[in-house]
Amino acid sequence: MSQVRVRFAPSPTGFFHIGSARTALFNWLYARHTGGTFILRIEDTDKDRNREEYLRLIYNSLTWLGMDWDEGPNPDGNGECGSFGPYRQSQRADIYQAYLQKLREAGRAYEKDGAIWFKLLGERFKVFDDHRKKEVEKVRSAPVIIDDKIRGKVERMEDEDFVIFRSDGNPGFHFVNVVDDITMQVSHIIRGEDHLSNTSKHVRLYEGFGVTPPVFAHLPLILKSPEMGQGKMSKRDKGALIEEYQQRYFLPEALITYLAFLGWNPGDDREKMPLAEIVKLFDLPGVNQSNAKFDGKKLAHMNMTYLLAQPADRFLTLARDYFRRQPGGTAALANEAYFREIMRLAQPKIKGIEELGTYTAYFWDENFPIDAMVKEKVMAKGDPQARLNELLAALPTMDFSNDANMEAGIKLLAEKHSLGFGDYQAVARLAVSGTNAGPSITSIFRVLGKERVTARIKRFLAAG
RNA sequence: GUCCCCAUCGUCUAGCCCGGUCAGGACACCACCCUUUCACGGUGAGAACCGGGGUUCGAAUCCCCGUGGGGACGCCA
Repeated sequence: MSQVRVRFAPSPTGFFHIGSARTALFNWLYARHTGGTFILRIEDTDKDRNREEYLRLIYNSLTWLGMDWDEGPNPDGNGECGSFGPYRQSQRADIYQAYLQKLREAGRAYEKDGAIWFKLLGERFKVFDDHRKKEVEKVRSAPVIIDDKIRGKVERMEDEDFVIFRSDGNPGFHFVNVVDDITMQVSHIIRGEDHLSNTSKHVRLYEGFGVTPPVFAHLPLILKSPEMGQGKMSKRDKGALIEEYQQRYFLPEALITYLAFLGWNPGDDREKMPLAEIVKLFDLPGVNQSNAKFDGKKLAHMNMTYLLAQPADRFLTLARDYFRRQPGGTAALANEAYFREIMRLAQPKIKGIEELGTYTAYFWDENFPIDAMVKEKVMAKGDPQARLNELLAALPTMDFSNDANMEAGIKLLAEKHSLGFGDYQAVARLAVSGTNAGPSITSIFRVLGKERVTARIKRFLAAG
């Protein structure tokens, strides 16, 4: 059995976003790669900002993305599993008290302004802090040397005493983080680079407890794309929320792959591979050191390639789920055989499940809209009315039973009038679907059936 | 401002550790091909080693300094 124990420790104070998901993923990948344990710990010490719905969102998002945890609260929120709990910091008060006691006994804790502070060892000096606009006391000592698995050696020799218990009686982040990592026997701390400057404080705390710190690995951050502006990605940025992708019916494996390859690669040209392969190849030294800008277009492309590759059955399952939740979507699901037929036509064409509604609307609705721009374009060329009338006249004798016969029928008509297939295609498409994008016209005809095609063309002609 | 991290096409990146290749791939963009529309796909084009010093026969690769970007600087996590 492996010794590797990693944790993902979100706080339920806001929506679950892409940066958190990536941190979770890299921890999960490392656990699975090493055969170690992946722990989910809830850092809910900030009572004012914690919300139960955000907690559920964490469980849901991780589950949706396929990241299962070995220890932590159960995904349904009832109970927990693992023998190092509780896994919610709000339930670990007695543990924190015990560890506070250790610090007190070691003379490393003191009170000030109603809070309890951790006392650093070393030479104290005062300096004016331009950021806080006040004089602060710093402590200089032998440098903390962090041997970061991603960044190499990182040194720091100055820090300030910091709060470990707030004046409201609740323990602070640095303290609980370290105490939990000690008591849960976390072996590797894999987290965002925004925590790198906290790490020296954490190491001091480990030293204060007389415990050897775990291995650190600080991940590069996900930054805004150039269009979004500067800085690291925040929940407010477009495309930042995991929930959004779920709602837009992205394939979780596409998102996972995109995220995995943002900051990591197997060292060759591959940009996509099965998750099992990523698990096999993933390792900390392979993670990049530089921040990466988020590219929604590349993610969308990834999603499309996965969608294209789905077996028909899976696509059908996803599509059904999509229509079930669409307003008026039940109409699409009324006839199973018809639905399957249309999904088969749509799968190779669309870029995402979310396009399904508009892409197939005219199949379920006789009152489909006519795209004015397309109409203007199509009606300007040749004599489209004449083509439709010729089609109308030939329709009764055409064979709608399969694509080949359907196509042959239209071609025959075109030949008769010394015209091409294309002369009928565009206008027929406009008349029966109202647009210029879609499956082949022969498939549309066949699936719609003779009656509806006839009726739609007549109606289109009548409407002018 | 102080401390810390980082630096290859617009973007994600390979190459860097162990100096020697036309600096390779992908997304996006453009052109062409395929074609029954729209997509997919195919081919091609444009597009990068941040700057300056050093070390070396030779530097994207090693070292230093600039510059740029990012992060941290809360009784938030």
